Amino acid sequence: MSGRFDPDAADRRWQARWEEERCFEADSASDKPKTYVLEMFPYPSGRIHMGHVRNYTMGDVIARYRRMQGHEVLHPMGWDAFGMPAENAAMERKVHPGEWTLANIRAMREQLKRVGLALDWSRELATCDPAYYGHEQALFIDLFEAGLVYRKESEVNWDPVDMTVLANEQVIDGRGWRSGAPVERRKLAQWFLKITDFADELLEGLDSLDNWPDKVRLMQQNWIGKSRGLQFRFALAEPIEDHASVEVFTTRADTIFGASFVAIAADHPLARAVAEKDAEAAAFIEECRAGGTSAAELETAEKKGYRTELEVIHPLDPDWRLPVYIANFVLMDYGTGALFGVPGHDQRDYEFAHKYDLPIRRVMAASTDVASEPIGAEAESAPGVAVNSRFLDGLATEEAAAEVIRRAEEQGWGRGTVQYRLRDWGVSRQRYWGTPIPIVHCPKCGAVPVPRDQLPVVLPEDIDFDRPGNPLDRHPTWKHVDCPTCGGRAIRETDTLDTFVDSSWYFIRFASQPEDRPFDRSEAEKWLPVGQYIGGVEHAILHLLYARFWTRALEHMGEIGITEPFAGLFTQGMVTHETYRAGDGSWLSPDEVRRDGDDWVRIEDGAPVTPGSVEKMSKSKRNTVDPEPMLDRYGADAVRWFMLSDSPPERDLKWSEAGIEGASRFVQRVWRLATAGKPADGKDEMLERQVHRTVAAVGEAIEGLQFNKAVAQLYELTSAIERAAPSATRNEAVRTLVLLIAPMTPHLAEECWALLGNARMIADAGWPAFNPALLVEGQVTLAVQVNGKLRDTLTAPRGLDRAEAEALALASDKVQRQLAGATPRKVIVVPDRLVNIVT
RNA sequence: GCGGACGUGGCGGAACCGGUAGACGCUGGAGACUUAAAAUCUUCUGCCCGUAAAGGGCGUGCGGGUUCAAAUCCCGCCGUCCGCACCA
Repeated sequence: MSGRFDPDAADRRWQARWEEERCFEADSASDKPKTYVLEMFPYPSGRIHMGHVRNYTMGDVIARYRRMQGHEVLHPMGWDAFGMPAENAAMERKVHPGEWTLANIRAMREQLKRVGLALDWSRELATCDPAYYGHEQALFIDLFEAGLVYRKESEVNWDPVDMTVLANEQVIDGRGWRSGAPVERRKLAQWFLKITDFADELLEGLDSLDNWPDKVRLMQQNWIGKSRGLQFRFALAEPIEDHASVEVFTTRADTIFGASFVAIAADHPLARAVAEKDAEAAAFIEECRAGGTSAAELETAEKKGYRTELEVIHPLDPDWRLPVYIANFVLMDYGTGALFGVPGHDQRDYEFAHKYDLPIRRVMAASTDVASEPIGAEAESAPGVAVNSRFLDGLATEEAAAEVIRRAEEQGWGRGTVQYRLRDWGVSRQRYWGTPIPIVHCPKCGAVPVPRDQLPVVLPEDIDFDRPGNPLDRHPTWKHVDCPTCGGRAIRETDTLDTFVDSSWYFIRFASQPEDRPFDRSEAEKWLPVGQYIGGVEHAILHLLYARFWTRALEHMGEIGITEPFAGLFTQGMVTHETYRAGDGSWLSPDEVRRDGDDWVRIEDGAPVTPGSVEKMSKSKRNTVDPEPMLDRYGADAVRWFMLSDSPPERDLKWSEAGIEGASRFVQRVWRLATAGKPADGKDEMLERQVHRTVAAVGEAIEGLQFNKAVAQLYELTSAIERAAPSATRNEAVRTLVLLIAPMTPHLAEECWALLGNARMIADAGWPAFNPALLVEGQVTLAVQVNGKLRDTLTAPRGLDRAEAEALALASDKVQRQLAGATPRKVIVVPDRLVNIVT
């Protein structure tokens, strides 16, 4: 056997063999140490993209590496199969969302298999399968019965032309994506999960997640947003109807004497009460409803307020009155939906005060000496000492806040509280392609869960997408049912669950999938928590927080014995590619352009092309690279190798033709080494050391998910073997190299392994060991600096003491020339590394 | 607007905990092999001064600072990217 490595034949041969031998089916009864490696499961959009290939290759390297270390590995794959794109396809192409989704799954499964992933396909699942979502409905009922589910009104984006709810993604510049009509916010009764009950736990749990990136923990911490402060009621100077006061929350009780106004949310009950008698207020509130619900949109909107005729009394001064505004920047969802504004020390309040001509007082300063300085062009939010604040004067920010809270509690007008930015999780979606919420609304009995023996509540197949809106809601029969409790006529809930619910427990179902219940506790606990979870950083907050919540909720209900689902987390970067634009601004695919001198032109007609920036692969920018033709052309191993090379995995990876060519060359180089071996004797000590160093370094790199470093090490070893003269060591080195590349380029490794005379598959081989004694070199290179600048490097035996190193450095011609007779003032020696001579 | 990250040659990146900046790969140059091409191999490749060598200077987004020594630590800018609760 010789010549070129034939990836096509090798890919097929070994993929078939792994499948036949059920190599990667996880055995929960095994007594080996267990490892659960999981990548975020894909949405079946139609075809796999390079991002998937990168993600799954990384997980695969870990899975195969752990296997070689003797672990029993669970590495499953499934489909996050509910979601909007299937409904859009249904509308555009008149195809049933289910059919579309299942066809996509079939296509993507075949594509994924060609990557040669060590996956346990026997556990494959799709969330759109009633066999999955039926269990999800059972879990939802468990949560319901445990009091963790409730119903309340909440705002949605409403398209007044299509008469439908829009996702934030479907609101473009404040307009509906199809109708183009300005979007409004509208209230709807929806189901919520009490994630806020777990706010503290979820926050504290972050401390235990040592194998998560710090940035993700920090983002989650900020998202939960725990803050301590003062909650109190401002009494209304003249009460109206049932309102005698407004409750506010502040984290800056120390600035209470700097208050200039009180602002309430547009949908605050008091605002509504005002609007009943005040047509202008009603109009303002109406105006505030324009636009979408997304935070980015709300917070970048122009700050506007409406001054009501109400006034409140300052809690610490009965003669002090503050005006009450209805303001569009106050969120009903955070705190109490009302706040007091301190323009001197909060930038948003400052701008508001400027606009509405409200007083801007200084109640805090760097020191009491500057108490009379006016506030300048910006609010001063940094802590300092209280000034112009009566009994608080001179107290530091924190003490002043504590003092106000103390008095409030003593005098009974307020109390110290903890607030969270985190809001409860709204899970209702007014859409078809999702898990039906297993609830029946009965006019007599209220909201009644569907009895468990009637699960799953299956989506009806006969639906139409001719009109916008939820087909479940307008289905002629599906929603009309008898109440499970009283048997009277009732209405089935027609909202479906947020798809984040589907992905909040799939990792448990992978670990254990009995037919009659969501999972078997002891079976699941054999594998959980997931040892290494890998996915995009875009999931850093929502998905990961929801999955953590769900797991804790199950733990609270006594259904599982773990609190954190993912012990290790890694967030990988995106795959990017160049972009190009034609003269008319339309995007061109990189295949459609070529270089012409210093310019770019369209191949078809030579028209000039403007190269754009390197961006995330996306259909709209036409810069995607379809993995399948690459697998055809270069084989799975070259594609995998390229995905792991160059860029650190947490950063973006730029796809390039040159890069994949380079990867392909490496595959052939290893093949040549494996095929060219001849029996030889003799020891090559240098090479032996390098082999041991590489084994150590590659193992360490893989464990640290630094695949690019492992790749660089393997390149170096390959070059060293190529250069080395024939010897027994060299032959052994080739064997070791093949083992080391096995997790990354498994087909090549299997092929070489067989060629080297091994009967068993490399998939079942052990990871090579290294001798720590061989990692340390006897000689070191000493850097010699004069005044911090490198002047010479010297080879010296390891372990020289300071005096010897100094003497050696001073003996250098180059050093003497730099010193030019001057006497060193000081000499710094870092053993076995560096000598710095300071004059 | 709020929160989080990132910034090193022509390009992707490496550099342990403050100690030789540029490993490894790509691209490009020169050469070998070949009738030729591909493939492969050898070799050079941060910038500037120097014909070359020797040697020297500059250099990790920008401006300061700490230190014998800074890509790394501190302060202040600039730029890019990600998330923001109904995209998945």
